[in-house]
Amino acid sequence: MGTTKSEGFSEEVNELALLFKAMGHPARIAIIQFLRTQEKCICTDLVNELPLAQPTISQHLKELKNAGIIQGSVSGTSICYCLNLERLSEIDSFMTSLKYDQNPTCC
Amino acid sequence: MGTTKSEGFSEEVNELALLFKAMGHPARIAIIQFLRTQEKCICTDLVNELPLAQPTISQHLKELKNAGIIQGSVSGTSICYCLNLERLSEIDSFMTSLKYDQNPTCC
DNA sequence: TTATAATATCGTAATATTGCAATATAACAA
DNA sequence: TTGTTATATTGCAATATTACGATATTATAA
Repeated sequence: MGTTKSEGFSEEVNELALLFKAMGHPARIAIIQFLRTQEKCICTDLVNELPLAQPTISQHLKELKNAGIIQGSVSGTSICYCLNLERLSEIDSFMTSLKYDQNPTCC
Repeated sequence: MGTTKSEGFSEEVNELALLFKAMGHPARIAIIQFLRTQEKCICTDLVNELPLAQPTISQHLKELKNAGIIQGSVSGTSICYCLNLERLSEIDSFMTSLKYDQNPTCC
């Protein structure tokens, strides 16, 4: 195996899992944090900022983009990335749903 | 490689990444959802609820426990699991921090 | 004690992820 | 055109994850 089983889970569950998974790496968390604090979101900066080689960072950016967490638009030779807060808010919704009801008094 | 590089990232970033990573699997999202809706958090139910074999579920429960997302206490032959909302709230804090400032107007 | 029920652990095969050097591509500058 | 700069892609090697059958373990029931 090694493959994640997705049949038998709801679409919603699978989507959420992909979203969380995409954030489950230090480089990707760092990229997200960086994109928040930067005025501009030009991105060679990341290569100087993170302890990883350029191809590795490019790979992580791609994963974040695939997950819909960031968006990039070409701007000359460089690419301008920024957060997709709408997509990120799906995490908020899920987290909120966990507190909806009273949690059982066990443990 | 295959190993995630954690040196060079802050403790906070590494911690967050582990937390998100622990949630990045459909079975684990489903477990979390299930624990919220159940009155009791007895857990053979999960074996009937999820499309996975018992050892696999046990493995996922272990990962959630290691990440501090759930807690389990022995109750006879069975084990009572429940969510650790305090730990989960660290995700909320991070998500909130992303909206702190105005995001750059690019893309 | 012996069985049963609930959960955990071991071992292993299949697959995925991570990181990077080398190389490609694409846009601009000289 | 030739460089140069910014980013992406390819092709690995190393390691991690996932899933599960088989087998422990542990607590209660008969």
